[in-house]
Parts: sequence; C-alpha cells; structure tokens
Amino acid sequence: MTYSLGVATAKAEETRERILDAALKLFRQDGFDQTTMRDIAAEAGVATGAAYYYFRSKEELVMAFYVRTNDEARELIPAQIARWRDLRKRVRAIIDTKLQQFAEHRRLMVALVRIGIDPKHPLSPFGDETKAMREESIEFFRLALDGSTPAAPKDLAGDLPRLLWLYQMGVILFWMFDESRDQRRTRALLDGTIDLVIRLIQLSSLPMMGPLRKKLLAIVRAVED
Amino acid sequence: MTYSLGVATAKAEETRERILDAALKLFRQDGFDQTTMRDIAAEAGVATGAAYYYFRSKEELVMAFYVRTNDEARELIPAQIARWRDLRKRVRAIIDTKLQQFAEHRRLMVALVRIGIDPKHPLSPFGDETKAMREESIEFFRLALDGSTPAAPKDLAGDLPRLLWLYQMGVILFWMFDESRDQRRTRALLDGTIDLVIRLIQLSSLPMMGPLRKKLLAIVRAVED
DNA sequence: CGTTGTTTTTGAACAGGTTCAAATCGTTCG
DNA sequence: CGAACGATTTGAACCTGTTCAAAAACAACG
Repeated sequence: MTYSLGVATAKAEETRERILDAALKLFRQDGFDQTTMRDIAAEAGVATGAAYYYFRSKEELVMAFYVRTNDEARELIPAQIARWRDLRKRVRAIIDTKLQQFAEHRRLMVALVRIGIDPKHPLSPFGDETKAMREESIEFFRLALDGSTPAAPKDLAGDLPRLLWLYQMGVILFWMFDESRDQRRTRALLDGTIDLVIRLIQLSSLPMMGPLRKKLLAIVRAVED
Repeated sequence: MTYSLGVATAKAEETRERILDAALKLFRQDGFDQTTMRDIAAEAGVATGAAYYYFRSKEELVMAFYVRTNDEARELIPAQIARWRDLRKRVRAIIDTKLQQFAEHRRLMVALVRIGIDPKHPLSPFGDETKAMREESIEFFRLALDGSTPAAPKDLAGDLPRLLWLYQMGVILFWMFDESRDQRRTRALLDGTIDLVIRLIQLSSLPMMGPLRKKLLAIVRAVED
C-alpha cells in the first residue's frame, strides 16, 4: 500500500523522503522531462542508483506524490463531506479538494497519465496495483451519496460512486491540460457539469426513465470488466 | 501535409518508404517498445541516422502510418457514406472503416496516444500540427449528416460533426485497449451507444429540450478552445 | 570484540533514442 | 570534364533511464 521498496529502517525511510522531496522540487522547478534521475540523486545527495533502490522508475516518483495526496485525502475529504448534505456541494468539495492537492504539481501529473492510460501498465489508475487506492477514492463518493439530498435512487447505489469517480477523473484530466489563467476553464466546466450530473441522477429516478436507465447501466457494466 | 522531412528526390522517397515499411513490420512483429531504431535501420538497410533524416522521432513513424490510413480514408469513407441514408449506418460505417484500417496495428496506436494525450505535443490529435487531418476527419461526419435520416437539427449542424468525431475518438481509444477476442467488447459498446447517440440527436430536436440543449452546447463550446 | 547476514549505498556499465559533423552522392553549370 | 552546391547517408558520440556487482554500513549473535 505504501509502495516502499526497500525501506526497513528509519534512516532508510528518511533517505527515501529526501529523494522524493528532491524529485518534487526539481520537477516543479524544471518539469518532469527536463529533470534527470542524476539531477535528482545529486539534489538528494545520494548516488544515482539509490533512487532506484526506493523507486522502480522515474514515474514512480510521481506516483509516490500521488500516494501522498491520497493519504492526506483520507482526512481531508470526509471532513469536507460532513459540512453539507447537499450532494452537489459534496461532490464539488471532493473534486475541489483533489485539485487543490494537485495544484502545486499540476503539469507533473501528465507524466502519470502518459503511462497510466494503458491499463496494462502497473501504475495505471485502472490497473491491479492501484486498486486499493482507487477503491478508497470511490468510497468517498459513496460517503457523499450517503444521506444526501437529493438521495440517489436505490438501484444506482452500486454504480453511482464509480460513475462519479469517473467523472472526477475526467475533470482532473481536463484540468491538467487547462492552461487558462487559474484554470478557470475547468471551473467553468465544473460549474456547468456538476449541475447536469446531479440533475441527471434525479431524472433517472423518474419511472419513465426505467428502460433508458437499464440500457445505460447495461452498457456501463459491459464496458467495465 | 504529407509530413515529409527531407524528401526531394524519387530515390529519397523510396528510402523513406523502405524505412517506414521496415518499422511497421518490426512494430507488428515485436511491438513498439521492443523495436529499436537500430533494428529498424538495419531492417531497412540504412544507417541509424537515416531514420532521423526522414522522421523526427520513433513516434513519428507511427504517425506516418496514421497519415497513410488517412490518405486511404479519403477514398474509402465517402464511398461508404454513399451506400446509405440512414445516419446510424453511416456513422457506424465510418467508425468500422477506421477500425479496420488500424486493425493490423491495433496496439501500435497506443504509442501515439501516450504522447498525443498532451495537446502540447506536436503529434497530438488535438494540436496544431494535425489540424488539417483532424478537420478532414470531422468533415466525414458532416458528410454523413448531410441529407441523412434522421436529419440533424439545424442549429446543431455546426457542432455535431465535431461531437461525433469525439465519439469516434473515444471508441477507438477503447478499442485499442480492448483485449477481448476480436475486440467484441468494442462491438458491443458500438451496438449499444450508436443507438443512444442517434436517439439523443433526435431527442434534442424536441422543443422542450431547448434550454437543456443550449446549456450543453454552451458547455461544449466553453470546453473547446 | 569479531563474525556473519542483511540492508543500504555506490558508481560503473548498459541500452536505446537522438544528434551531429563529416563523407558520399547527384545534379547543374561553365 | 571538373567545380560547386544541395540532398542524402553514415556512424560515432551524446544523453538519460535503468541495471547490477561490489562496497559500505549496520545489526545480531557468539
């Protein structure tokens, strides 16, 4: 879960942190592609090989950052959810929190997407190795739906968290490449679509929507494994 | 348009083709990552540097394949469209044709996606350099909508081709990673969603949908540049 | 303390994408 | 023909991610 390759002692843990911090500093300063593993090792004051003792690849350094934010989210997000009952606000709060966490390293996440888009890659957000984190993230949306207004239709309870998570992933993807000032385009997208998403959930409760909803769910389930 | 770096003579054009063919042969045989530029050059009977005289990068070899299919599509797709008036069938024919063209090198396209997902990358399907090809692909959908049944609502005529193109890109993306036998999952996705897409277009013609449609279009337009 | 086994660290070596200066080829012109 | 010039081709060199065998540091044990 903590993706620690060779950490057995406290000093090792410290070295690992030092390498990760050096990497993040340089990534932020010069960008992912411009930063070499030799740079990172030098900045951390270790030999080149040391980085590979703790991280399997350059991308795994980015993944380690991602894991770090996930650890933080475990505290942050439930607290946010507890502040409202309104589903719209809850979902918005989850996504806003995520974006805030990534903000400092926005462009960095591209490195993760590049390899992660292939579900076969170990670091893919859709793959096996990241399953625990993924499920945890999905769980937040289950929590948000729990006792919210509007309430989610019962028979969607199983799929809705996953669907909202997918929506979140889409927004984050858009945001990573959003070069508008302060990423206001993403804000606009959020403002426009959250409303739509919630409205859609409500609409789908209407009896007349039964067949359509069934069809959609069938497709969604067929698409997922 | 033809992405030819240094081709001025007929012999050069021939060398270029030889390198591209060698590359495609090896990519198909051993996969993109397993094939080295040195392999490709050797297979083509030229020095390593020669490949870089004609192609700016390893990925550009894949792009050259993509361009090739696009050149073919210019003949194939209008012929397909002319076979029906039914919009569903026309759209399906466009997408099926594309998939058929890529079929032989399905996994190869992943290499293009990896870098192309970043709109900043020169080879991105969303970037400047590929604009001509992109517009051409979108044009096919305009052609498909032209005089089709059902007819598209007038005020959607401007955006619909681009939206259908996006839908196509999504399907192709899914297909690239679809490891089910004969990619039947993708077929299932197509069977399920084409219907939905066409139905949605029809629905949006209903007067009651006015406000919703406006809202959706506003979002779509805000998201695009 | 010395021995032994494990964890951590080192830096050289390797691999493959890419660059580049120099050589070769081909064409044009006097 | 021979000089001049651009187009093409070469292969060595460069850069950077990654691997690996050996050294160093450390812990446990007698």
